[in-house]
Amino acid sequence: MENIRELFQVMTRRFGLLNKNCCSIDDVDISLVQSHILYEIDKREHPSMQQVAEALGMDITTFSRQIQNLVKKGLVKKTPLPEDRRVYTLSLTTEGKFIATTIDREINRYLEEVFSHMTEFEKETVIRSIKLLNECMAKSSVCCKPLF
Amino acid sequence: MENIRELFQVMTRRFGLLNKNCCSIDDVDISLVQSHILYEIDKREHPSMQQVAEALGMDITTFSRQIQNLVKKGLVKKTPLPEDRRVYTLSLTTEGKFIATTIDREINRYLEEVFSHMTEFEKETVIRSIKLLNECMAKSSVCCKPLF
DNA sequence: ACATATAGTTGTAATTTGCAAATAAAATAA
DNA sequence: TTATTTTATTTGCAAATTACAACTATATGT
Repeated sequence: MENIRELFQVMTRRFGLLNKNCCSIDDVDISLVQSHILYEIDKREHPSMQQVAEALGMDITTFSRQIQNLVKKGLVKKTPLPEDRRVYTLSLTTEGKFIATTIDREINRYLEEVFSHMTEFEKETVIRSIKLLNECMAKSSVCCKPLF
Repeated sequence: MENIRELFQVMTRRFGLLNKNCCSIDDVDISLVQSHILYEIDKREHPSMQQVAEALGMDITTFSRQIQNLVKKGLVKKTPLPEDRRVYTLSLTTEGKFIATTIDREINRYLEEVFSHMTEFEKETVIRSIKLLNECMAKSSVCCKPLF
């Protein structure tokens, strides 16, 4: 039996690199964390700071500062919630949405390239496998709580 | 069809977190990058600085300093290569080997926990899928060159 | 011997990180 | 209603991480 961790280590590192490489759009520089933040805000509808920070397993203070950067860059908008003015609601600006979409397209294009080396059946199998894996990781009690 | 990037994003993030959580052994604190470095040195036999830095897609200067830290912690040994004295050969000390092994066991234990939510057949399928995926990523021309 | 290339290190300055403490707005208790 | 506690977010600060440019030291080619 092959070393299972090895497989994960390699895959994870590769995808991390991929993400990193795909993060300079136009003349806007986006760090890896920032791209994760954009992705997460884009996916949810008007999440709070806490929610996103927790989803990413980030310290809230670090997150706060990253959001400040993204706001300064004009990619994220922070709107105070009327019902509870302690809470800020996050959303992407038009520019932010554009960046997020571009990154997404970039990564998906790469993934398609990778899948092009497989048969349609293999591709389906791999995708179903990862889906299953995610579900089982979510079930797990040991670790990785902060996600979903 | 589900969003493929989403699947990868979640999985990668989870595994990254897992790695991060598993990095405090005894009273030695190991950062995520450092654990990757230990892993890579352990896997290869007496690699050079360049080789490991490249495998991890790290800037060589950053890597150099990380190695200095690991040497200071007594986890890594740097041996000049007799044939070419510009080159340093990296290896783990006994302590370093112990730490690397402990992290490895920790992560494998978690992975086993995750797989315990699957049938044996599903497990086999998932592992084969990830293996295939890695192979196809390696074939790809677009991105992720620095690895293997 | 001289120029050039390679492996690794340091100077330095910017960025990122997270703990502790502060602010500010609910929610709850009295 | 006021006082107390809890919750969401922000700052102070000091340490760790990063990467570019410049440097040292060794090896290779002419």
